[in-house]
Amino acid sequence: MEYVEAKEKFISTWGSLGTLWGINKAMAQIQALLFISTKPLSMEDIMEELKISRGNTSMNLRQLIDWGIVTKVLVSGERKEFFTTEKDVQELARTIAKERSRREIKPVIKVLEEVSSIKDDGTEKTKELIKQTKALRELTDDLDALMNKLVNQKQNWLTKSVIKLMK
Amino acid sequence: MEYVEAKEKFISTWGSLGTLWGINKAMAQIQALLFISTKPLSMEDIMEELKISRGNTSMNLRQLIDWGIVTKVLVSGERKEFFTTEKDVQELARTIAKERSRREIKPVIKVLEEVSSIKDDGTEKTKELIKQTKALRELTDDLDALMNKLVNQKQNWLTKSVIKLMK
DNA sequence: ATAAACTTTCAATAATTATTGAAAGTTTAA
DNA sequence: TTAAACTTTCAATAATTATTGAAAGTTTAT
Repeated sequence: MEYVEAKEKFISTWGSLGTLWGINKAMAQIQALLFISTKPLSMEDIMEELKISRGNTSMNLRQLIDWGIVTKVLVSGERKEFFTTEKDVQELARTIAKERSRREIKPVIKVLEEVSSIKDDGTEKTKELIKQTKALRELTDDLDALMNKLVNQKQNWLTKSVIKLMK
Repeated sequence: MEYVEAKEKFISTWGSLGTLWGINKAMAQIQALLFISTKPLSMEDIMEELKISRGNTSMNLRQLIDWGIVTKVLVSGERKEFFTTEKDVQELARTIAKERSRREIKPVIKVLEEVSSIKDDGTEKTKELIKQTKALRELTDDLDALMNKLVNQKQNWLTKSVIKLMK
């Protein structure tokens, strides 16, 4: 496999994987492109490489910046903006995990709390609703805590965690 | 909040959360409905409660069965099929984690392996592609291993894991 | 103040994904 | 074997989501 084929394969796989971490295809592809680029890219560069429109590029870049995954960089002598992504995979994973917790998991926990704390009217179905949503809330809470725990340990958090859990 | 409102809120929240664990809305809603039901439900019951068509119900139930989350149950004296879902949240989480690993994470690891093992032609961009996809492969591998580790400990895996990681 | 260089916005459109419903298929009972 | 009871399939359609492109907006240089 040659460079160009490998690059395209990586970008498209990472793009379709976007859903796994909750973002759209173009967003994931832009991030992938920046991730393997040796230098910051302009909007023009990105449009050309991925064959997507200016509007699409602009919107998705802004979202990536909003997620804290991409940053603008100033290239001296150049008027247009250039962009780069976090290059350290562990830092990247940390950022994504935190954002997903904030955007998706926390709101769900809130709903589960509301639902699980309705008045028990003594009927079987109400008891079941309360019991099951409470269990789900506890699980979600624990998973979220675990994820944040993992992700907040700086340096080699993954390796360390794996070792701890092996014992 | 009354029972009916709470139930609807739970089903719709869980439904829209479907994307987080990679399944569609109807599938997630059917699972949610079964999860808080005190007894197995028939296709008719599900169609009526969720106001979805027979075809949709049939297809999504099959998918849930395929995921190993829902099972058919025989109700004596009844000709039609009834369905129930895994009621234990920890077991449910275990099943989902395993399926996602198998369906999504493993195939991505494979692609990352292929891409990261292309021939190093000495150019900077090739070196960067290899380096970054290798790092991503290691991270993905580790996360997958960690997840499987967590999920394979029977009884109270989550609590135990949280405790271990706190140390 | 003007204009060139660049970015953002957003209504229109395209692409994708989910849903319907009716016909075909299957199982069971008599 | 027939027919009723039930489930599955799948082409058509609806709903949702992503993308375009051109007009409007912004910034910078002169």
